[in-house]
Amino acid sequence: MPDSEYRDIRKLDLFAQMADDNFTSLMRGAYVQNFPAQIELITEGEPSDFLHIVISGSVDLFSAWNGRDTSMATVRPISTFILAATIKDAPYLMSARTLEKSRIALIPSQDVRAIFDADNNFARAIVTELAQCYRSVIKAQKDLKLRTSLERLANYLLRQQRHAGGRAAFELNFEKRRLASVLGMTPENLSRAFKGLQPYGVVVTGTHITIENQADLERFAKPNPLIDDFSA
Amino acid sequence: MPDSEYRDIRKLDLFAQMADDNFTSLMRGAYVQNFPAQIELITEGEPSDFLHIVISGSVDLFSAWNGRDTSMATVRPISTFILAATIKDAPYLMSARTLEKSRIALIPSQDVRAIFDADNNFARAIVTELAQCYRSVIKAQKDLKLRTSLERLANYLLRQQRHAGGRAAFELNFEKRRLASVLGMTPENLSRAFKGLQPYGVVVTGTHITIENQADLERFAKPNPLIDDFSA
DNA sequence: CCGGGTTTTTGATCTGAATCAACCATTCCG
DNA sequence: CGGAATGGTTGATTCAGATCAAAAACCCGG
Repeated sequence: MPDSEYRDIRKLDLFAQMADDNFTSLMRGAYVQNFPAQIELITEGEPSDFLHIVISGSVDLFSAWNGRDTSMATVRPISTFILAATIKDAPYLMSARTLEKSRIALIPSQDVRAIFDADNNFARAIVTELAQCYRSVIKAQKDLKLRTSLERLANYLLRQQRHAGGRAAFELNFEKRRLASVLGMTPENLSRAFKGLQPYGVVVTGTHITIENQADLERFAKPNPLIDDFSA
Repeated sequence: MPDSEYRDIRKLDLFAQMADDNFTSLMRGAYVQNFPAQIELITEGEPSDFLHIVISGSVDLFSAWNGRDTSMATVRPISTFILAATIKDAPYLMSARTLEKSRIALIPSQDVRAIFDADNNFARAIVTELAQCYRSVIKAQKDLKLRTSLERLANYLLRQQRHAGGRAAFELNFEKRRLASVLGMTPENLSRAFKGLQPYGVVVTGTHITIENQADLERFAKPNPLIDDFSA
């Protein structure tokens, strides 16, 4: 692993406060690999052998049942995924696949659990991380149960806009069909939903979005920090 | 607080392994109160002043937005709720109200955070608890995104049956209209959904359910441990 | 620049579920 | 005992969103 990556991982909240030699020993057992796009990294139901860290690229967490499937979340650099399964030594609840060419670090779960037992700062960091993850899912759940698909899209655009710097024009960083799955709708419906937001000043050109009337869109979307603020 | 309650709380996974004097000091700052039914204990958006423990009765966690509201979960004795908000010192994401006359212990959040910093066993227990909570919400999310309302009801009945001992006949422990909200549908629809399960041998009389053809219902419901197994 | 493959859009139709409205059952209380 | 709440069911209608089918736009590799 290049030194710069090593340092980037070290800087993650999860690892920042832990003892040097514990971090080193975690990393010693880690694999780093490049994967092409569309590779299934893990499959739901399997034992959680590795904690994964996305170093570059992006990863889709999804789940399937009875012939249907749905996108649960997208992981972007630099962050970890399936921490809860690793800690509980329980089967994965979601599958993961690369969306694009991605570089992934794999840390054996048993190493994570061992260091978790030994390093109190690491254990504390895990608490914070899990609390964060938990709250994010609750927000997603609220988004899903309390809003229509049009409202979900409107709020998604506002979030993405903020994330991209807050200017009126910005890029979607998803393929539309995956965005549809994330938002819990079909691609056809997403296409129509974009149309449905035109009256509120949303202009779509490919992956390029322009919000021509911020106030109008916000009046419709009614964004709420208890649902949309990912940091809090 | 009566001694028996004190010992019951102590036995919770969350507190079982922590040092005696830390537990004692947590409990010293705690209030225990009896609440009537339908009292709003906490309101989403407010700062998380207390970690709550349901000693008896039951509590509904729900959330509202733009005039709609939805039931997120039900907490039954003996367990805690809003641990994540307490730990992160962040606002509640959900409101809570008693469903029936309930006895609730309130532990000041700052005490919890202080002991969390001081007691490593407690910190570890919190990790396990949060990982469990996280996985539960992910399962709920999958249930919601991957299943129709009829399928959700069928699987709910199977879970409840198992929970009640596995016999063909058992009681719903919810009011139907709240069950509807939990399952993400309207009361009218729930009523019709029960009808819709008749062909699979489900007989409903008030809150009394009989599953006359277990195999048929399971064939339809396709229960899956990665969604329905609450313990794993 | 062409051709074959995606992804996206559009249109038509169908369906699950919400809504609206009325009705029934029960409980609870003066 | 009557009658007002409350919770539950039923029926009719509406609506959001899924599905099916096909056209259009896009993206590359050759």
